[in-house]
Amino acid sequence: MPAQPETDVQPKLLRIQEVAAQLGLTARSIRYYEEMGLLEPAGRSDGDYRLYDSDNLDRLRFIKGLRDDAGFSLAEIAQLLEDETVRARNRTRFGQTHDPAERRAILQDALVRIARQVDILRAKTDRLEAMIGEANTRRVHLTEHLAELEAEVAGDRETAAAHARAAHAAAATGDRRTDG
Amino acid sequence: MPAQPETDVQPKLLRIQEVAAQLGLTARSIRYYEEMGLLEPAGRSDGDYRLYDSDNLDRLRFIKGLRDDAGFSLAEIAQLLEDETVRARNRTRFGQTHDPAERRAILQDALVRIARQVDILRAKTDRLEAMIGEANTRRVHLTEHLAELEAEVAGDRETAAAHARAAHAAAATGDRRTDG
DNA sequence: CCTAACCTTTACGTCAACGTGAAGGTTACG
DNA sequence: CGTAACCTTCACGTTGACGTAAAGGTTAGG
Repeated sequence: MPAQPETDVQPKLLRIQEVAAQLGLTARSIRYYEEMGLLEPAGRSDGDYRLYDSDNLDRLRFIKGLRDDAGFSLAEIAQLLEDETVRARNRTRFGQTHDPAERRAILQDALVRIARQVDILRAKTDRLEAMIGEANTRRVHLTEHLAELEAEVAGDRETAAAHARAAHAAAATGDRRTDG
Repeated sequence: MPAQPETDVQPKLLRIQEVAAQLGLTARSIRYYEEMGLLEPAGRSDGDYRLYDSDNLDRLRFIKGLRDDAGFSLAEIAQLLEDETVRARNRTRFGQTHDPAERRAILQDALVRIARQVDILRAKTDRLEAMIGEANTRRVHLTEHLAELEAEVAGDRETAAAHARAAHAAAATGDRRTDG
């Protein structure tokens, strides 16, 4: 065996600016998230520099996603991350035990937490989808009216019906989950 | 005909507190939205009290929905409402003209605006759905692992495979849009 | 060893989205 | 004709989520 002092691979730790640049955040934000208890850097350098590992990066990506994409507040994100934290801890515990019963318990706990996350996310999407549905309903009505109108302009009953059908079909095509 | 002085039905105007109570907002918020240009009360009383009509209520519901459900900023909401405003104006214009060409133009404009609204909303849901998808992917993996584990616990190879298949099937059932 | 570029903590500044009075006018009720 | 419960317009306070500057320590390169 070569001189490897354990399973100590040390998979590359980044300093705050590198992390910020890579993820499109500011160093300030990252420190702020730490202040708010959303994450802890994997370690510190001799000179007390914050050092981040890939788990930290995952977590930050998660935070940024929730903030930018979903418009969650940091408080809400903290809730979701609590589950995420336990999930990470469970991964460690899972790797350290070989007792099937304990492993089973860990996995089941993880499942519950993920389900909770999905519920929270789904609640938001559902309401958004409802709004989209309303908009689409209006769009369909408008499209129908427009079709009738163009038919009227054309002055021909036969052509009118054809136009109406075509327009209606087009509207239905561009639409997903029209109903709410 | 009875003595009705026009089509002047005056469909009930509410004062700010009644509106606030009905919609779950505060009077302050409603005034603030007005400050920010998100709405104008339908009228004022003799004593300069703000008076709100049902259109105002619709608008406020719209605002509250975007704020609470979607987490949009007032600035973003203003964007969406600009379209909503024009839509309301167009409804009026539409009722006042009988020129088919003008009517057609109004409807087409309305369609464009609704499409824009849907695009904005869809962008948010898409990203949320992506997150849900990730979570579901994790869930499926966990469920698989759990199945293997329970099979192991059972100690029987045959039973193990059966359990794994059953669990896998269950996971796939509860899942929509697993992939991202 | 020196210097530039990074990092640290501390602390005050800022902007959105309101909350919370203050000082006074209005409406409804008895 | 009170008076309590609403309303008005200022105007300042607050909270969340950072920005920004100060005063100093650290790290990497020449």
